[in-house]
Amino acid sequence: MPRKNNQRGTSEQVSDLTAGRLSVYLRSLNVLAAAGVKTVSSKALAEQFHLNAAQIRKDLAYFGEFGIRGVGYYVTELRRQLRVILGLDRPVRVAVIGAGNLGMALADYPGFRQEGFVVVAMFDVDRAKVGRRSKGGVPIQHIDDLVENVKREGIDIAVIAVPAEAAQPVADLVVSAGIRAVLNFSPGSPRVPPSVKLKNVDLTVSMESLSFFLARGDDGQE
Amino acid sequence: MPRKNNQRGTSEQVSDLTAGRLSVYLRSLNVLAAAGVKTVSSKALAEQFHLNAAQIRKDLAYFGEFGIRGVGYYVTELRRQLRVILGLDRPVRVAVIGAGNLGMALADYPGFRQEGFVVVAMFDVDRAKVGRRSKGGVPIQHIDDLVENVKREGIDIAVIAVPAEAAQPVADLVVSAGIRAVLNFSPGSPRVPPSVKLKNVDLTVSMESLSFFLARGDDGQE
DNA sequence: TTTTGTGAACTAGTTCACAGCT
DNA sequence: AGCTGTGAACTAGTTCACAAAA
Repeated sequence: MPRKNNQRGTSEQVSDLTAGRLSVYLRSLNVLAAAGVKTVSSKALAEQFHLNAAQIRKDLAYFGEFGIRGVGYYVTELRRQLRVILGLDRPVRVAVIGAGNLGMALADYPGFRQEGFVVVAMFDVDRAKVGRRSKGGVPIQHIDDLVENVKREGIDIAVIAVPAEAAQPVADLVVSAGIRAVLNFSPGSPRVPPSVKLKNVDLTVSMESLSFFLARGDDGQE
Repeated sequence: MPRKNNQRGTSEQVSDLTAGRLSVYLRSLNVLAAAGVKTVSSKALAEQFHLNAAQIRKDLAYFGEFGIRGVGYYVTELRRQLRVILGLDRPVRVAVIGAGNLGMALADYPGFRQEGFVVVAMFDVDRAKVGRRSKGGVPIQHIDDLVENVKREGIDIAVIAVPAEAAQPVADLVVSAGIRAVLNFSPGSPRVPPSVKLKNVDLTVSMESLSFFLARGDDGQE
């Protein structure tokens, strides 16, 4: 069973798009596994979930040869493999920075808990909030205690949900605490060193894109 | 002042990426305008906000000739133009479907109000919630009243924040109400007709992408 | 001189199409 | 026969580099 090796000494660059699709494939496989499906071909997977068969095969082939020619992929086996590839074979520990409406909602978001993410703590500047908990029970700590907490709790990912002007200092703080992956909901993109993976979710940009397409009268479909 | 005309009879296809960047440019111009800056070159804009100068020019040139050679762009004038292009020269009316934690947070999200979006109403299946309001005062209505309300209130954009299994029926309902732009926060992508513009914000995919990069030990930077 | 607007060159990402394995 | 894994072809998106305008 040949496992693909990197040609360059440095680790192979996998695009963000591919990473996102792996997550989509895993979700699709969860559905199939729950339905008791044993094997699935890239074509069947593509048709059922509106993906492209060749792309599924290419994305997966990047990490090894998981399929069987003439058969397809074993659903539970591929699912297990994808969970390892995505780092979901152990709990991923998350902190949410900013205990406002959005931060609270994110801390309790059921979709996170589902695939093995654990929101360990929230942080805020407002001392009146410190000691309280989200509805779901996530405790709020003071941002001054972030660095210490991150180390003690072994936080993997920081979710930033603070006002725009606080985003850069918070990002700096989070980076200084040794966090290497950040999901940012504040508008704009804070600067982080290249060793830190940053993903921005910009709600204003999303809404304005929609408004743009309405204004144009263009056809939709992402 | 030549205004670029479309070469094909059908309206020119502008990519989603371009649409998103226009929104980013507008935000940058807002900052410059607030700072009292009168003119800005694509190079200066690019350097200050970490964009690419040629791309800014290309994106803008798509809609007309807004710049002056040797000078750059007039900040307030370009800002005004961008607001028109993005359809922000009149209020954009928004409904949020799903009055859970996330829906409530989105309804009150200050970033929306800022650039001219007005969240008019929320909708939920839970009759216990109907008649109540978000902290910010957005009233919750029953989902059965959605179609009628959308027409009466002139809703432009629907934001879907419902559990995964409800996403498709809600999308169908919203489409049947005549809405042409949807921002979907539910996992997976509901099917909508090609005349409807759909944007998905998939929090699970975002988190799993980050987890993937952590698991790989790759370098980050989006 | 400065900076736009834009064709040309380049880079990234997707889809096709088929050899080869089961 | 069926389906994977993958090079080749294609499509989309970005950046370069420069002629033309102010």
